[in-house]
Amino acid sequence: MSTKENTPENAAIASTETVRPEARKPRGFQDKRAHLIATERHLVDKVSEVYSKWGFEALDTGPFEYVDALGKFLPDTDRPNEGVFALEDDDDQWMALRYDHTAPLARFVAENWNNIPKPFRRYSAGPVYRNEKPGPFRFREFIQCDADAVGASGPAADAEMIAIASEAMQACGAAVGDYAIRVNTRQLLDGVMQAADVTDPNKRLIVLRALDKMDRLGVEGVSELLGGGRKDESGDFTEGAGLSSASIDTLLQFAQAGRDTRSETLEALAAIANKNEVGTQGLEDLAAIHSILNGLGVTDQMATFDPAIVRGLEYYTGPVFEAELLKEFKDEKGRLMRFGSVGGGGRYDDLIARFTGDLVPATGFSVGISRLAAVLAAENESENKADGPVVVLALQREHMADYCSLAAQLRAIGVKAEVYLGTSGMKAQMKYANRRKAPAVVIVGNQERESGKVTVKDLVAGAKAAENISDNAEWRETRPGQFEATRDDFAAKIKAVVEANNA
RNA sequence: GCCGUCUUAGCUCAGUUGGUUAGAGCGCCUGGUUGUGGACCAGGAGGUCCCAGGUUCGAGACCCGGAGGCGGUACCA
Repeated sequence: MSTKENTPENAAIASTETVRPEARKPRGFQDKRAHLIATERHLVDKVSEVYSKWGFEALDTGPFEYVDALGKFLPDTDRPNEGVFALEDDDDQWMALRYDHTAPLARFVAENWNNIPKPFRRYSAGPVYRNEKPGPFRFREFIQCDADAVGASGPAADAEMIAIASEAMQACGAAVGDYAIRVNTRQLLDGVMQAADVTDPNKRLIVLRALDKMDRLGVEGVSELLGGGRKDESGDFTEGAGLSSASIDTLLQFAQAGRDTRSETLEALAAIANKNEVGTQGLEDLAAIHSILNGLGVTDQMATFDPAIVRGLEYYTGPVFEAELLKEFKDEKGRLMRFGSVGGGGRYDDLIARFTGDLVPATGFSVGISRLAAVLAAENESENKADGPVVVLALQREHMADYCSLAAQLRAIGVKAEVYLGTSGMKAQMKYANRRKAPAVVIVGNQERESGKVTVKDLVAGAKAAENISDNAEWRETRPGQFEATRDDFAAKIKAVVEANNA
């Protein structure tokens, strides 16, 4: 309604000077409609099924944790929300929305140490929250499906997680070859940095961050970041690590040692990474993981070794892995878009120690459902499936009881159905049914009431039959897709139509 | 956070050196058809030109500040 019109009502509204809020969605959050919700649920179910099959039990903790339990984010100012959404409880304690499922798990395990079986294998699926800059398919609330094994040391536990990651990707609909699980270990990275004489902790961070960008920036960009620094295409400059060219060579050679098969990569790494104890340890771990993956039937197409994988810096302590979707998608404007990582994980052996002081080995993997779902849903949106409810037209309002009973008969045999509850005429009701993606409408007006029959219109068949009709008179007379039924068999006939559509 | 860029109808966008009443396509609503979703035809509704200040006789356009979107980059447990 325009408030510019000078009607008495509008004058009254204007005179109260109501401040109306702007209807707008908080940025980084999604309004999810039926199609997206269904896609997300489907993916969560599929991944959970995989985790459950491998012997992980379900666990749901609440969305909030006290900030000290979440990790390094402490409330030292009025707004301790660097990266997280935090608030102060009425007992003056700061709490924050979880940013992943691992920190709450660590808290749960530490809190219930005496009452849970060790190793503790659990999975969690639910929303997590990050207070950071959103991007396309990058949200501030998103669903993660996470599986972790706490109290499980040794390469077998890591290899299992990798196998599970691969299975989870397939459960999400990615065929072998459409995704890749890339594996590395912290020990190899530590070893090569030692070999390249990078000892300064600050420089080690810069080096790890630089290596992590191998896929995006390529050898040249990473080389700049290891050396003097890099200027990006917007003109912004990123400080480099300032390493010698010999050190840079060592690191680049290492980062490019990834091959198509795991055994080839192991060979390539053997010559580079055995310069010191920690590197040798990393090599042995990878070799052990390799042989267990073989035993699990995880092929080179499913999981490879990639020395350029880094992941969370002050978090992982051993093997790390990342799940990437290789398939390319087109966005709504037809632009080709790839989005890399849809999941990741690794070994974190000192997360629980924060609470208990005891080192507890743990390894886990997590899939980001929301990005996958948003893309899959966008991809399938064009599919015009008539998956809405059957609509019973309300042509004579004095017969609402009858219309409600017709709809009830449909629901009784498992067909989604509703009575039109608006106030518009038949034409508008037909449009409504069309928009609801109704497979059929039930028409009972004067004519049907006299004959005692029910008219059913199959909207899918009708639309198909109408494709070749351009003359409106013919369109109206033909009544494409319509048929008569009795009050006893109309429900069964509609059910048959719905089932034929879904087949 | 930093750099760049953009913001006009529900959507996609035009809008001349700064000059009358700001336009198009699509979508939406109504009618042609008081019992029919499509197509066609006719008509209609819909605007804080992102916000705020300034220059000017006059600003959608120019200047300053801000917000938001997009892209890059940094950070990312």
